[in-house]
Amino acid sequence: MPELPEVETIVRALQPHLTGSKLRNPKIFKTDVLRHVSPRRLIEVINNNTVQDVTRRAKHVVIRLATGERVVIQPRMTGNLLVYDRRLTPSESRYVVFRSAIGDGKTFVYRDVRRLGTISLLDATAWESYTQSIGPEPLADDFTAERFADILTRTRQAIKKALMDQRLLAGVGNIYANEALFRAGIDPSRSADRVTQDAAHRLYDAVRGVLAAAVAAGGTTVRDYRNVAGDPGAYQQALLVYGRDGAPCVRCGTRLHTTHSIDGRSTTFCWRCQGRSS
DNA sequence: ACGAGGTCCTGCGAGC
DNA sequence: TGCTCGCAGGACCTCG
Repeated sequence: MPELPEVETIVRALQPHLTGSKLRNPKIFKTDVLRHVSPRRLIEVINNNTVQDVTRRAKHVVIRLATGERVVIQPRMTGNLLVYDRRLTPSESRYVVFRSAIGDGKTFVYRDVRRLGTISLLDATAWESYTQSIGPEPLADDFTAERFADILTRTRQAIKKALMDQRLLAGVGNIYANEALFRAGIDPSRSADRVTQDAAHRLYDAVRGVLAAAVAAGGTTVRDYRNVAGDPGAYQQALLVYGRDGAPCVRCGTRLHTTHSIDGRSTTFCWRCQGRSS
């Protein structure tokens, strides 16, 4: 899926197309992505409703409607949110999950090959309780190093797993967890609660730094991620460890190593730069 | 409380 | 060429 920078890129691009526009003739083609809402009810609420605003929370795209409900889309691995100003070709129409006209001849599309992504419809109360169950936004102005360090003390999980735990911290997935841990020089398997204050501070800077840089680059495209216009991001060129298994560490030249021992996800790191002293 | 592993899906590339 | 297998930006669940 897109992680925070990719969803942020999507949301920024969606805003001018969707904000204030009326959703007409919405259609759902795959119903297994819906959560807590029936196809009929979703269509009923969306149809002829106006988009009040589009925001990001963690890795979710949040489309707030004039009537107060929020359509919350979580693209996960292969979900794409796209806006077309023409008819879709047959190959573009493949894997389309949801589609709606948004005025000026434009079409808003949610396309998802693997359909691990989800669409839910939440009223104000349900949204409030959901957003409170997710950790803080790492790029928020009021997210301090002290708060980050405090989060790490709450779990004995491997630091990499903790970074990706959405209940603890919002928006970080596998790519940026790998990158941040390398930047900070921390062993990904180290217990979160045993990361030193010094290392926690470095990791705080690294997480914010890598996320901000990736947002500025329009996200990372390894394979499936596309922005609203259908174009890939640019941050993949700047990745220091993710996808570089066997290549030399940019810092010390040691061959990078990949393991799947942490939460079954690929973890690429430098034995030498991310040693036990962290 | 934690870690390990399966599940939801489909496509792709590697290896035989 | 054609197959089988493992893997993929995620998250939720059960089991031990």
